[in-house]
Amino acid sequence: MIKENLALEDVREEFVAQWGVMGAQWGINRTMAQIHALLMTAAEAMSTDEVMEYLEISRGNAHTNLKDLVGWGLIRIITKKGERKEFFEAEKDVWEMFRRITRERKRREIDPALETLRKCRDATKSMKNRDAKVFHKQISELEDFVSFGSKMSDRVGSMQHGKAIKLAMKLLG
Amino acid sequence: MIKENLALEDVREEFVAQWGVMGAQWGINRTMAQIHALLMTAAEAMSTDEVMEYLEISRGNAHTNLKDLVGWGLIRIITKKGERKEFFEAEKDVWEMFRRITRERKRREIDPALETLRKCRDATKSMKNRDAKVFHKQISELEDFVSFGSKMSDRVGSMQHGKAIKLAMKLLG
DNA sequence: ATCTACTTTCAGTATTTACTGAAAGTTTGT
DNA sequence: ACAAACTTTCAGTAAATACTGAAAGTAGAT
Repeated sequence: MIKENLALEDVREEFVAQWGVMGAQWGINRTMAQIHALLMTAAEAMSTDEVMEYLEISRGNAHTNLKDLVGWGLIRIITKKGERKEFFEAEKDVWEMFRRITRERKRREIDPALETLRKCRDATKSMKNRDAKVFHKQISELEDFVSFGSKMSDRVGSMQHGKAIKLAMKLLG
Repeated sequence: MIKENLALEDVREEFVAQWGVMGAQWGINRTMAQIHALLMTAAEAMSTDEVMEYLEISRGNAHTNLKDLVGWGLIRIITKKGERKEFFEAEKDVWEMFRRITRERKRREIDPALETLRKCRDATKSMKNRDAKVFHKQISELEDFVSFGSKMSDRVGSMQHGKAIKLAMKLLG
């Protein structure tokens, strides 16, 4: 049994490390992605100290990233009776995870981008020269596309897992 | 007319800058995103020197990022007769842009991630203790979800623009 | 009111990532 | 063969980002 636990910890370490690399490629900081990976695959909620120890990071770092993950809705704080400290547990349902990430990215990144596009479109609406026409057309097409995609993601994100799967099956079938 | 060109350049500068910020949030380097924004909204293909001048960046930087964008399939090199140097022009069709970004991200990031998940799932397949069971279950669900999403994106990405719109309309309607 | 067990903040530092500019390489024309 | 016009590479440097650790803040228990 001890042998098996060691083996598990090796695999898990690999997973946590790789999830960190992937997070970095997607504009999420590595530590945050690693903490997420760790909690996602943990059988029990973990304390700040346990996270610090596992990843060999400082208290400040652990704290900041844990709180950021809470801000993304990917983990939540729980308290245990008799214990004063906070424990953290991850949302484990992958569909729910996906919805939360999508919702936050929309709010933080897509909506502001749309706002920029809208402003640029407006500002060039009535310009008559060729450069302006080209610019305006491209911006308009971008805005339409992004806004369309954004609506789609709202729609899909508000589906129940089951419905989404059905829809997807139709697509794949 | 000169007044209007100045006004356009202001708007465009704003757009290029914002696109850069957004790129950074999505794990793309800022300069690369800015060059992309610039070429996307340019009426004519631009040379390395023109890009350097517009963004006030070095030759090395311009060169590297232009070539990376070519690698992503988001811009292409064109040559003009009588001119020795290379010019760059962006893919302007937003649907095609989307497909290329999706395809590359899949190849570069999703596929390797899937490989990691598969390894982790395999390695813990027959472990019997609780921690390993929890780990294995979570990894399996992640793998299924990501692999599913990956297949979906292949499917959508291989549609013609028109078909995709129709499908989307059904979703939104 | 004080102590203890925590959480939070942040100035300073380390690490990573991006950029510069100049030298080396390549291609085309004479 | 040489020169001119361009592209590519890369060692060194700058800038951005992430992290540490210690000090300050907070809240429950006595």
